Amino acid sequence: MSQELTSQTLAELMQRGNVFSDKCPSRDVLKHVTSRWGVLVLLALMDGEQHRFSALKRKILGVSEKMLAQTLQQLESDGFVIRTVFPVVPPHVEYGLTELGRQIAKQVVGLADWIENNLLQIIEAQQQYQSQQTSSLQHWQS
Amino acid sequence: MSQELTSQTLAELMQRGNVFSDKCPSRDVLKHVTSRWGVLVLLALMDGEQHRFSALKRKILGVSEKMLAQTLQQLESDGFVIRTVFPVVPPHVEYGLTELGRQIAKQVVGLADWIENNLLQIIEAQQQYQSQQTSSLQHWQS
DNA sequence: CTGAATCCTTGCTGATACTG
DNA sequence: CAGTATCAGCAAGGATTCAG
Repeated sequence: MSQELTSQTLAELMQRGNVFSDKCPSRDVLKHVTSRWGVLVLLALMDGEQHRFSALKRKILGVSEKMLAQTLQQLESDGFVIRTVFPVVPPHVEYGLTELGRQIAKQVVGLADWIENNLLQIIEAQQQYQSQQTSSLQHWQS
Repeated sequence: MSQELTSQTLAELMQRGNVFSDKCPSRDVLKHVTSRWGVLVLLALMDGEQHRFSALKRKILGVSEKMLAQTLQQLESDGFVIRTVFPVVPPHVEYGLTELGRQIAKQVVGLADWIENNLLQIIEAQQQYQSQQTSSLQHWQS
């Protein structure tokens, strides 16, 4: 019963402009992939290899086990990450990107790369903004 | 004194792999443009027109004045949004995208569009994930 | 009209401890 | 090894009020 959607429901979901509505499922997905750790997990998995939980924890500096598990679950539930369990003791679990995951990872990387490539201009703009703010503080000497 | 950066400082900032560090300025910018309202503001300004504060508030459903002002300030400080003040009464302020803003908006739109275009597959994956979760809850009937 | 300032609620986050 | 559960701290977010 979870294998079909009415075309009516889909039509509503696929509408453009829905992003301006908070109920749009796109916003949840966007939230997941652009979250603090979501971006880093996608980047860490971009090499196409399988990664163990502890390996990801070591690679992504500063992430707690809780947030790593949570982030991986979100990305898995969206179909971006595949989780493979080896029924051995001690437990062995590997994570990798699905085809869908590789595609969205490219988009995220594209955004991140653009920012890194244009960071100079951004920083200049930030400094101009700062100097303008301070220069407009001419309230001293009334 | 805010017009120059040493090439050494820049070299550090431009390093790839810095995204895995929390101190990377890129993460702040990424945070701004992918924030809950940042995406919507960029999308709302993508038409190239100038928009008044109240017009944006109407267009972006659910945003509070506080968050709209805050988001616009962040995007302006990053050099993505230009703020034009008309010294009249009552006050008249218009917002638009800079060239830098148009470029990053394209990246963000690319990400958002990809999600919308692939939403069907994502939703299917979510449903499969859900059904797998519930089917593994075979703890009843011990 | 366009915000700034304040208070208050919510949710995210991380450290700790515990399970299989 | 690979998580889950719980709790406490903090920052984001929202409603309201006030100012230019």
